Amino acid sequence: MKKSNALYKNQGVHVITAIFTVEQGVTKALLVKRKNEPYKGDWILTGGALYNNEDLEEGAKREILEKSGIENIEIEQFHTFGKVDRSPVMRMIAVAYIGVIDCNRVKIIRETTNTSNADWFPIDKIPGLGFDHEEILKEALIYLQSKIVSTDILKALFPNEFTIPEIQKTYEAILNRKFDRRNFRKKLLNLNLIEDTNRTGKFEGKKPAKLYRFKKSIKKQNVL
Amino acid sequence: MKKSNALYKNQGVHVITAIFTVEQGVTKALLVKRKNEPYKGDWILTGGALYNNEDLEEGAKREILEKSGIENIEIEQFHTFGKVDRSPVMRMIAVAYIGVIDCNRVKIIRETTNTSNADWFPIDKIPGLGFDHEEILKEALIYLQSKIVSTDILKALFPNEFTIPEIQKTYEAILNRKFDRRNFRKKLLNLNLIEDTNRTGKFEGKKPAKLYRFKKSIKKQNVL
DNA sequence: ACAAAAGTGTTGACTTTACACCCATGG
DNA sequence: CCATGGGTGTAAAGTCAACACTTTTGT
Repeated sequence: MKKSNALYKNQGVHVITAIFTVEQGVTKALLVKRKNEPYKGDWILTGGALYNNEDLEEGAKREILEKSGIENIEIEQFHTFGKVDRSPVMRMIAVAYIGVIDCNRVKIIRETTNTSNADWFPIDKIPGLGFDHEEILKEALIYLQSKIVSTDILKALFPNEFTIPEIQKTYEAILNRKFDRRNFRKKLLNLNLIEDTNRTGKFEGKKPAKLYRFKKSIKKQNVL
Repeated sequence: MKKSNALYKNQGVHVITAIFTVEQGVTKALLVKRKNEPYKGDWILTGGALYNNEDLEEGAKREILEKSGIENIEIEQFHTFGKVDRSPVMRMIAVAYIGVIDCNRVKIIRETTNTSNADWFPIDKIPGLGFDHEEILKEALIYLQSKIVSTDILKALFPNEFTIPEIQKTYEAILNRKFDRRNFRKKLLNLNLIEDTNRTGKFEGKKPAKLYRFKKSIKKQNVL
């Protein structure tokens, strides 16, 4: 491959992460406000240009830290976006990740070198976003929805013990669907993601609720 | 973003496709042999560097055509690989796709400008591959396995009518698992991917078998 | 008529869904 | 002592796995 060939010159890689949280039954995404052109003043997802000396996931985490101050977040790659004109500056490919974090356990840095603000937005109240980040966020949510039923990605929201009525609110918020209290319990337990702790705690009700936790290891099952 | 910053300079994008076929109950992948350094003489998946004036999928299809002569193939992106040292030449990100095609319906071009050979390899007899293509191929197969139960990706192998015993062989080859003839029929019909044509044809048996076809549109179902 | 492969049916064990009912606690 | 949410139970419908049986054809 010839580095000088104009067909290949000046390509770059964005690493972008859609970070979700759920608070009081509302699913929210983290957005930051751009300080510079292009899209100056627009809200976008956390992300930026990949460095040559870092792997993709590493770069995505560095960008999260730089733009929001969030550390120690687990992320998962879900799609790569690469329309020719997705960035007006030069040809940029965007490798996109999702992450979940408890917004009450982290302190967001509002202003950084490149951003003038940062905040959590309910996913049904997302403003117009810069670049192709609206499309990325939309796909990210679909991916998140598929992951909460087969992985322990919600462990970020419930790192320790939780009650089933409590986590049901989170499932309902993310899937945008209500479940029968009694059947949800059976469904969730059947997914084999969580286990009983033989302890009880309290959520909303008066009666103490059983406490569960995410299992250490989750075995996946056959597709057919 | 400063184009001159050494942290970003000389990045590029590969578009790589793992192309699968199934022949006589054997799942095979298409490999091409490299003519030039690096990895000269090694087998790799079809792919190459993305051009600045083409979208990702477009580039992947162009590379397939250039390296194998295959046209009109449907492909689907499944993961992006980006380890710092995955290419010895310069920093390259690889956006990877899968595709399925009937090897009997296409004529593979054996030699091109950049390749000295091309062939179908049974997936349990893959030689050592150049770059990180072994990892890519392994993940591609897992993705393919998940797709054949929820999409019409096998339509490429059965564009028209087919019998259930016939397609069962294909499922068994890809999933590397045997199914009870009678239960497989029910499972497959329950996936709502195919429909009866009210016509019959012949496969291996003496008795004529019912012919099915993939449905025009496939509706996806709730995750929980 | 018989072998071979295709198609249909049955049974028992689970799941799922839509509910009714009981339980523990705070006020 | 009762309202409130939490936990358990049940019956009908549906699915799933392991089978036996019948059908259609070529020889």
